[in-house]
Amino acid sequence: MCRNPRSLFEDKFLMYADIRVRFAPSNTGHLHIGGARTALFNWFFAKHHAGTAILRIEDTDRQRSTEEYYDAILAAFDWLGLEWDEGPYRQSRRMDLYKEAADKLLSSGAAYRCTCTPDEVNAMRERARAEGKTPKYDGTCRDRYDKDPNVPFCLRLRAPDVGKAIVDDILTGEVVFENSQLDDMVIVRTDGTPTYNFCVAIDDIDMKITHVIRGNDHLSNTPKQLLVYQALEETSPKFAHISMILGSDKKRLSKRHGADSILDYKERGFLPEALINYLVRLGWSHGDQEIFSKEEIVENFALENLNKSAAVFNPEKLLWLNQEYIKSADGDFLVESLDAGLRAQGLSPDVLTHKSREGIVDELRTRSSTLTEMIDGARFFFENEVDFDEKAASKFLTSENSGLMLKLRNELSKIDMFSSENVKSAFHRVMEEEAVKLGKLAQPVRVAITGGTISPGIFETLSLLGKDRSLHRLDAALARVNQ
RNA sequence: GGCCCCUUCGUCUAGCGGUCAGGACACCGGCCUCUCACGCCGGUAACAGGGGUUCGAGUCCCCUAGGGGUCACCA
Repeated sequence: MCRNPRSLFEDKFLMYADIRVRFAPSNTGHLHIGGARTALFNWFFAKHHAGTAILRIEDTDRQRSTEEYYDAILAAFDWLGLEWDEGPYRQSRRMDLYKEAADKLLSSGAAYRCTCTPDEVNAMRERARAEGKTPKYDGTCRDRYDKDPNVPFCLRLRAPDVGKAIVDDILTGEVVFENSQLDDMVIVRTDGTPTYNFCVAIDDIDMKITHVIRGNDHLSNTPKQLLVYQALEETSPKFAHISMILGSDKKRLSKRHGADSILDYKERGFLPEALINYLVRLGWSHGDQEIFSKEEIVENFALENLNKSAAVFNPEKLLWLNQEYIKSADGDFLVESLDAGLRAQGLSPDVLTHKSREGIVDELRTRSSTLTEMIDGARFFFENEVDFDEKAASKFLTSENSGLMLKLRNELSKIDMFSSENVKSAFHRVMEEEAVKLGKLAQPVRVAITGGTISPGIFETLSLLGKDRSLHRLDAALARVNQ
């Protein structure tokens, strides 16, 4: 098919003009990995097209919705650094809108009052199932005009018995559903509250949503919502049903697979930029590029590049990405994180200068895949007494090594400027005198200074710890040997 | 079970009829080295299966299998 460039341009212009998308979680739980990814896709799609990103909280389930989760969801977005252009809207505050729409549908005849009890409806479904038919409401109340107004009723939307409902999905293409499979869905419950599939459609119409980007699990809901659009004579938005995230067992991601809440990742020392990068790359790609700044994602994001198949959540790769971000993170940010982490553990960052702490995070950034790891790795600098790893201590803090250590201690004590260069020179003087290799000297010293066998380079470590604290620790270790 | 969606290395993916099927994580070697990391170099590893269409198929069509989703007066 040959089209001229102009019409192509107009097409595209029409499609992407005044883009409005929404992310619509319910506040019945924390913002989790899957939800966050959906939110991200919506947000980046909007930003890429200079459109509007809307946050809407679906809190029509009065039983399960809580204010705590509402706050937690906002806090999660706050941490991620995602700002919404509109909202948060709350469905619980928009009841008049749904009522109005329901009345309209009732008076147009698209909806009807149903006085069947839930038990009766269940019985219908059982019967249909037993007969091998699609379990659904049988339409008993569709044409019952002699209703007793005192009998409680709910509102149902009349679904066509024949024909097809076609969902035109940006990712999947046309998905065809037989109308005969569709139920006369309840749009207003007996207690007068509107239902999910109804509110969603009404809100999307009211908010002039142009693109609905949501999880694949909503694909089968879509024909139901389409019915609401039809009944109201509204045009439907475009849909993009994105793949889901699976756990390593290929099952739906859940609490079993580790931290589920976004805020948990904050607690575990992840950087929001890394999480965003990882989540967006899960199902989306741009050539071979792995690391994207937010700006780069905005620039390159396109729904067309989304993968249709489900993706398995891979914690190792997230860890790797997080370390990449830590490696290139701003030094002041890392020092602040370190300080906060130390204080949380009852340690005082101020025993070392800000400059020293800068040096410490620089040494640790290539050794930490999370901020938590970085803080753990820095602990020994700030503790007053070295916490010895017994195995390391008994191997290296021996009388055999004490002579070497004492010699080094004395060399170190002569240094004025306790720079890593000068510390290195001291080491070399001892090594030459005693004719030993660096490894022979460095490991005992490392254990004496850090309590264990793992740390940044020994010269840097000593220099960063400072002369007084270093000599003190060496003395303490020597005392321990001589015990 | 009905309906719907999906299927390239273990994992995330590139690929948009002609590629030695590329990259990344993980893994395994090597180099660097005071430990641990970082870094650098190299390696193992995939088109679910079967039919078509085509000169030619990972790419298009059909079937099978497997995985997932959904079938509420929950969202």
